Amino acid sequence: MNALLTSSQRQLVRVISESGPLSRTEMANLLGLSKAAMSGIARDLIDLGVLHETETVYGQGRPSVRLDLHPECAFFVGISLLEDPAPMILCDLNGKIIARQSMPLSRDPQVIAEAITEGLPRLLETHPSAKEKLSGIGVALSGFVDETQSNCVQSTLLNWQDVPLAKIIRERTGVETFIENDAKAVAVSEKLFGSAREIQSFSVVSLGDGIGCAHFIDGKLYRGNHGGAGEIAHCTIEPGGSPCRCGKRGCLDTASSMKAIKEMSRAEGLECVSLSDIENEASTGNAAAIRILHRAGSGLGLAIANLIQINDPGLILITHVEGSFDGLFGTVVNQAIETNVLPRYAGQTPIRIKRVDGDVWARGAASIAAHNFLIGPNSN
Amino acid sequence: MNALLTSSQRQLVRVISESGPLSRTEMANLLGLSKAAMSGIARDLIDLGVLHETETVYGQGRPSVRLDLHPECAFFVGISLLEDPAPMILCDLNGKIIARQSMPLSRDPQVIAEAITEGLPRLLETHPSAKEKLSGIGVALSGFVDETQSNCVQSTLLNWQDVPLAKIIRERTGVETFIENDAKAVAVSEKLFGSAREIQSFSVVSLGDGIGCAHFIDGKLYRGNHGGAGEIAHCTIEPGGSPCRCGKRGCLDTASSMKAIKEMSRAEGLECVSLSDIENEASTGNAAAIRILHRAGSGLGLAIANLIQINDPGLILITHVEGSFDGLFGTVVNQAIETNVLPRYAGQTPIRIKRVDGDVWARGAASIAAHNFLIGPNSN
DNA sequence: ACACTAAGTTCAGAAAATGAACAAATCAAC
DNA sequence: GTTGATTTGTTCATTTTCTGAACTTAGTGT
Repeated sequence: MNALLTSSQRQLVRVISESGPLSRTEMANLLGLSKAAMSGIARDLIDLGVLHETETVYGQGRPSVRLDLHPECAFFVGISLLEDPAPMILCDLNGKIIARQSMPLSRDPQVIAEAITEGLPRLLETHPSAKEKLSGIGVALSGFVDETQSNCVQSTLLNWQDVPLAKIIRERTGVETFIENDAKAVAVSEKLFGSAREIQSFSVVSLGDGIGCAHFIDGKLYRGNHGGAGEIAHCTIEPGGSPCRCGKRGCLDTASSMKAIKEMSRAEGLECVSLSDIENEASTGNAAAIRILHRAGSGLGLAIANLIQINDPGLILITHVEGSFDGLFGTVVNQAIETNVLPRYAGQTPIRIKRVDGDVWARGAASIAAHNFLIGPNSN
Repeated sequence: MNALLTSSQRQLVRVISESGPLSRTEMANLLGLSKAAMSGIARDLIDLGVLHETETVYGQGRPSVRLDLHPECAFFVGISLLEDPAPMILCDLNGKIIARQSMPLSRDPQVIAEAITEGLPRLLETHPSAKEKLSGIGVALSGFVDETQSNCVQSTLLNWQDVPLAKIIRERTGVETFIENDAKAVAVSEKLFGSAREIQSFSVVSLGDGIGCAHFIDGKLYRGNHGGAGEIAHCTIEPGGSPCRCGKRGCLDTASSMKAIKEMSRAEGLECVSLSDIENEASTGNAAAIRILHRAGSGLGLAIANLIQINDPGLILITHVEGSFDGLFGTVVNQAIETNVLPRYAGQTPIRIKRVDGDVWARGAASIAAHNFLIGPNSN
């Protein structure tokens, strides 16, 4: 079905997905087409069930009718291979999660494909038209993925090397499948479903056990030459600092990831199991807790400041699963950003904090499928 | 003339400018067009004098004829406002410099426009058809330029704030004019004329009195949200280090720019006027010289390593005007890059060093004009 | 009720691309 | 040398896609 869309139709779909509902005339102007051409394209897409008319906007002259993507014109499945059991969700074109379940995690691609195939029917029966309108499966994993979003070039976590996971799943399930790095998937979901829809260039920093990062540049996910763009976790932030499992020293990961923060607290003898615990300790004046949060916060802030200096993004979106950014940690991060960007820049780059739930990765995965459906692999 | 090219014609011109001479069939495949369509487009461009046939390649079957851009189908003027007197060059579509002269530098845009208007005729009379085929003027300056490449948003060096320089020059001379930040202009000239032609994503680090940097991402110059992408000079590289004229501390600029290196040597009582002098001192065992080069080199290396981690470019091109990269400085830079990138990355990102002459900035400026001629502002 | 305004449609015609047949230029081989 | 295989590049009728201009539609303002 996707392949049936013409180049102009896809462009239109893309514009609406970025800007939200638009009138035909607005769309014509945005795409640089005539009203006549627009009329036909819109009619075809409405007939196909991709678009539908929404509100009518009254002004001077004939009122305009806004067109929007029909949320239920396509459904996507997203699977996160970052947790065990692996979450598996079904969502629509708006990123709304319709059903949720899980499957056992495995390191064997065949077993994964099998588990997905088994789980699919149960997921799809939650919505009457999901089965026939299932348009893709997306898989998020920790590791490097090639530019076709089909092969996992390398994953330490899964112990993979050149695994054509997407192809295996595609063949087993018969559904179009794409895989992507976890942080990049989150960035895509923020662009497609989230708070960065209308922003052309932005970076997402996802803070969890590890630290992930991905860039959208000029409206496109930038994957980097080896798929490694955004590997901010292994930027040297404390020259000569503690050794990192990657083999070098002073990586951001050793100072600012949740895992590092917890390890540092344990080493200091603090009985903390979450960021909130440490924040609490710090607020009561515990010197070790304060020191740890300071170190972690200023490290992350410096890394983000470097990112801003290097790429001048239109937005930094920090997503975090645990704790909050209202405490010492968040304050230090913000301070460190401010003191390390060119003073004239300071405050010029919006920093948005977003607490995300356990569905981030699965939703991110689904967004990869949705992105390929909406915009396609070759972004002409 | 530029505006007369259709979208397909421009795409074709772009592909040839990236890949060099190609046969019609190859071009058809690259653009995803039929041979029939290609035939017509090529004929039109040959008639327009933009393309011409070059070598014939023999294989099996009918030999193919390669088409290339006609170097003398368009001429460009490039002016660098980074030096006094300001160099002014005339070059063709290959970036070959045909004539060279200079004009007095001024901070008054009107005076600059006047000086250009005065200088133009002399520059153009050096080539019979330059005058009629002059297709644009490019100006390189130190500062921030808006996305239309028309207004200088801010320049400390020239003490400007929102100066519509391109418009002023355009109106005075009647020639299409674009301005650009110095480092970004160099990146464009490397993409268009230089050693990064076929590379889609790369970064140029230009080492001179200051340190500039610019990124090409997916075949396009990435300017950043405020035109500030690549402001690597003010990345914090030595947290809590020496104060920088920008207002913060420990900027790369304070440790690794030629200006900083020279200042440090002066402070250490070394009688050095150039990088080579300091390298010489270092090679005879002078501890201060060695210390300075180490500091500068490891700073630059760390910054580049961060850039690699963040953006994973396909190439880092370091351009330098002075000295050489064969000595201690270059060695330290390379070492610092290696030790600060993810070990699995090490050596994966090609680092190319290029010594450039005094024409870099003016040639870069001309390339901005050429880029707008070839690819156009709206890169559809 | 009347003009006025702007959205969206229709339709003939222009522009751009395609597919299939064909002409052209070479190599390979007998 | 002539013949066949092979691949480039052209031609042309046809299809697809877009445009411009006229027109219809659905409101607002007076």
